[in-house]
Amino acid sequence: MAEASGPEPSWPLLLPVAPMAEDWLDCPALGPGWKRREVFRKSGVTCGRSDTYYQSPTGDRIRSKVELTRYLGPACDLTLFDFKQGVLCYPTPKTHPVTVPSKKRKKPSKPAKDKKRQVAPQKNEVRKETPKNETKTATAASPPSLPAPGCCENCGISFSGDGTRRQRLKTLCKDCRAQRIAFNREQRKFKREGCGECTACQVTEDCGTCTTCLLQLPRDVASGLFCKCEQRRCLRIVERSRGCGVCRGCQTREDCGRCRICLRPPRPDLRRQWKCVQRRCLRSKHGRRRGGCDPKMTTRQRSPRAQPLPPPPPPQPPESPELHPRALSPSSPAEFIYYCVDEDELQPYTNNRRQNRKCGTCAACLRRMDCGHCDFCCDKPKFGGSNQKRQKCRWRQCLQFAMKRLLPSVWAEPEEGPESPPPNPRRKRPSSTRRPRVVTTKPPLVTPASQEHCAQTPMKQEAGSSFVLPPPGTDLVFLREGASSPVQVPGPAPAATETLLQVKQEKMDTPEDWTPGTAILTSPVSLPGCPSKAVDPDLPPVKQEPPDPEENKEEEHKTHPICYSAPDEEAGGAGTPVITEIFSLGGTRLRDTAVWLPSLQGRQSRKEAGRKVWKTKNTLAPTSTSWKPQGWRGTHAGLSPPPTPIMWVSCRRSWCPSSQS
DNA sequence: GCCAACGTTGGC
DNA sequence: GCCAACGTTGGC
Repeated sequence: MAEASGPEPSWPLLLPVAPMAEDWLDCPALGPGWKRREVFRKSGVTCGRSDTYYQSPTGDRIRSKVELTRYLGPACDLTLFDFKQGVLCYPTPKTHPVTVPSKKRKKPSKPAKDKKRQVAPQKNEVRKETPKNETKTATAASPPSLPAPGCCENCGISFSGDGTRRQRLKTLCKDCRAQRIAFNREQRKFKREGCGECTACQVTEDCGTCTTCLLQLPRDVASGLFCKCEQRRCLRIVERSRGCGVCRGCQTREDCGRCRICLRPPRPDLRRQWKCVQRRCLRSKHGRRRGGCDPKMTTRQRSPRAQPLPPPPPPQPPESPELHPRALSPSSPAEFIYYCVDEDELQPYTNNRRQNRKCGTCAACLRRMDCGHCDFCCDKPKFGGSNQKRQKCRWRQCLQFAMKRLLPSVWAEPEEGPESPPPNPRRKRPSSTRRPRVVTTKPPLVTPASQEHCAQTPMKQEAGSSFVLPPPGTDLVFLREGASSPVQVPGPAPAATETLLQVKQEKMDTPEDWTPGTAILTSPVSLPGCPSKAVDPDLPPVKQEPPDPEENKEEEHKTHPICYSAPDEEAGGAGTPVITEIFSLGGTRLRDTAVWLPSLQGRQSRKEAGRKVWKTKNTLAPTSTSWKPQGWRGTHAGLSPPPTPIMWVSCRRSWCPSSQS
């Protein structure tokens, strides 16, 4: 029998004579950390009866409802709490579960619509008095078992779910879910700000001896906790990555074979491997330790090698394989500029919140039909999907916006009026104003205009001899393809230059698989001051419809160059600006790049981080493996799922001569 | 840190 | 009121 917590103090003296017959089980109905166990009497006239005991998160033990009431205080209404079963009973639909004083329970906001949809059925079928035998089966006197269908994994009560289409990884009733969310939210706050009450939060000065202090990590990095003095990290932060080890989930040794995770096909290509639902920790926490931070963070902090800090410009570039350009870049000689964008730089686009992803003019925006093949389309109900991702068709996601995000310095030229994003993202540019599609297949040309532009707008700075800093005001890293390091940039500027945007489909780790080709991103995403190229008549016809991802995998490696374009119907003829060649560079590239970018490191709030994720994910990275290209290996550390049509943008252009001197 | 999931909201 | 999909967040 596994005891959930440490030595038993005086408590055993109060126990019935009969030995404990059951393990401690979580009792989420009372809140995180509460445990319950049921003991069957094995002798005497009451043999067969059971006694129920509870243990509070602090280890206090309660053996009766009266004790529990006393323990929780008068503010806590236990009338709905079934002490014997350890569940909340809802004789009427409007009642609320017991409130544990130490836990603030917030109801997640629900849209009115959802309430309308969900509350009604609950009134009839949910929160009714839980049948005792059913509850007993679910909560006690049985080995760890699956919750019955429609039963909350935590409290075991039956409920109707929160929607017919929703598939949640964890089957929780409304209250348990709210409780869980509130708990997680609270934990975030503790990590971010601390509780302000614990002894650690009262400490006002760094200890000077912990790893964080010794390494003098900047204080504005990451979540705030990350580089906070270990002695000042809120003690109310609980670990949860490894599980508590004692709950039913943690003690389950084998996959259930029945849950959603077990039933779905294995996804070894995914970096994130999902755990059987039945094996997940029900408490999501275990022993609190001094410092109280996430163990993963601790690990990183204690390992200088794993420091997340942006490395200073090294005299000798590190040879980290993950950051090594040879592992990331194509082999053909070219130069690539990787941009990462701060949110501020996108202000004109982000002001308009839900409309800020549409330029209204690019081929993608002009496309009216979903492709029906991409992962997002497949997710749509109209294509038979489950509406879980709820994202716009890959082929309809604004190209201009992606470019804007990736090439802010290029877009920021106010005098480039016609090429600037329209003030109203929804406004569609008349087709007559569109520039003709310009396509090329040849290496870039040197043009005075482009060089002039570069001279006017220095695009890079060199720090030392090998490190290139982003231009002022941008998060920009210059990489030279084939260089030995992402931060190693050759001195003399290459002769060839072009304001040529390449949207490349990456074959991670396999430079030989790259399809070095050409891509012209024409108006409206052409670079100011840099000429477009002439159309190459030899260019193969542009594909008009995204092929089936799977079918496309082979073909896209046979054909070259790869030319993606909106379908005829959408492209509006020759005038539609089109990205004619797309290489999908994994979002990893952006993340890896971010490692080199001090301005992207650490100082982002979660919200900002979320936006960055959006950049990498929603615009640049897939959320599905359905677009896994040939050559994708997925073993590269930090790899995101395989690419989709628009994954990354690199810009081939010359080094600014003015910055070379 | 990352991603899947989904709450929410703007547009129709 | 419905739908598309944006933006957030829970879970790993």
